[in-house]
Amino acid sequence: MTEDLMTIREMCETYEVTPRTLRFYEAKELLFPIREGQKRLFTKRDRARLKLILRGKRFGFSLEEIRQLLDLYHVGDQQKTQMIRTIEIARERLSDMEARREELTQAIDDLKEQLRWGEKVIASINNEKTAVG
Amino acid sequence: MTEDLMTIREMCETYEVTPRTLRFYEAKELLFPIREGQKRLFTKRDRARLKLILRGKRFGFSLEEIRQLLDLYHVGDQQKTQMIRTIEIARERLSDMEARREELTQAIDDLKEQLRWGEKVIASINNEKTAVG
DNA sequence: CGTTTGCATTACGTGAACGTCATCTACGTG
DNA sequence: CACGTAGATGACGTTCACGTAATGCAAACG
Repeated sequence: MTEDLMTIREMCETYEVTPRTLRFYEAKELLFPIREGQKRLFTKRDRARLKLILRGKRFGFSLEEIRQLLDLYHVGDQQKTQMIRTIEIARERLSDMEARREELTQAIDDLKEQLRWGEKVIASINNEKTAVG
Repeated sequence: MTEDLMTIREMCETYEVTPRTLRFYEAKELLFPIREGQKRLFTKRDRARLKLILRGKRFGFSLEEIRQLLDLYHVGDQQKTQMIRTIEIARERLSDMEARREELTQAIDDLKEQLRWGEKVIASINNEKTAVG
């Protein structure tokens, strides 16, 4: 079962990131590739984490925030009290994200209205042709 | 109708930003406060724009992206072709945002599932008490 | 009338998130 | 065995989004 390991280059092509980025994420303890000699080999777990990192970034989370979120996904080996704390954090994050989605929905509705208005204006320009000119 | 003008300090308190931030946004042409002598006075329009800026930031848009979005909201005086182009951009943005909301929904569902799993683990720990110890 | 208060400008500093460049090593290949 | 290729390791550079003085001006206040 060593076939689910990927080199840094394969990772880069698959996820459209640079080697620098992957090394940077490792330095920041977001990824934990194993080493074969000097070379990094990225596991399935690293790939799952990277996907979440990239997703988090698209939502404007900082890498530090993302790191905390990531910890929610490998919680299995923690102590109970630690886990309870982790779950509390997860609940907060969940609230954040739901609030965020609300806001995003609002923004989308606003933009849609703007669009309808813009289209109306264009339509009227088309109809009046050289009205003002 | 000069009462809808706000000083920089009033703006800062209302929107919880620093003076530096507001001047920075002006320098980047995101806001256009009028001048009374040297002093900035922020209009209703500036406040509307600032709200959108802060919202955009919460979604991880760069200030430059936000500036483009903002242009969609004061489109009234543009030429027709400009407007059509602007509306095209708006449509793209709208698609972006809807895709983003989809993704956010997915992330929320994932996190909810994680939470349920975590709670289950804790419950089982509670039941088994000193099972492993 | 001196001083505080509020705002201005100018300019250098900073943390995050990488980019880039130089140098080094290990490995396969003709 | 020379050589290209892939990856590693510093270390310095860069962009974005402001923070943080330092300095100046102008109205307001005791």
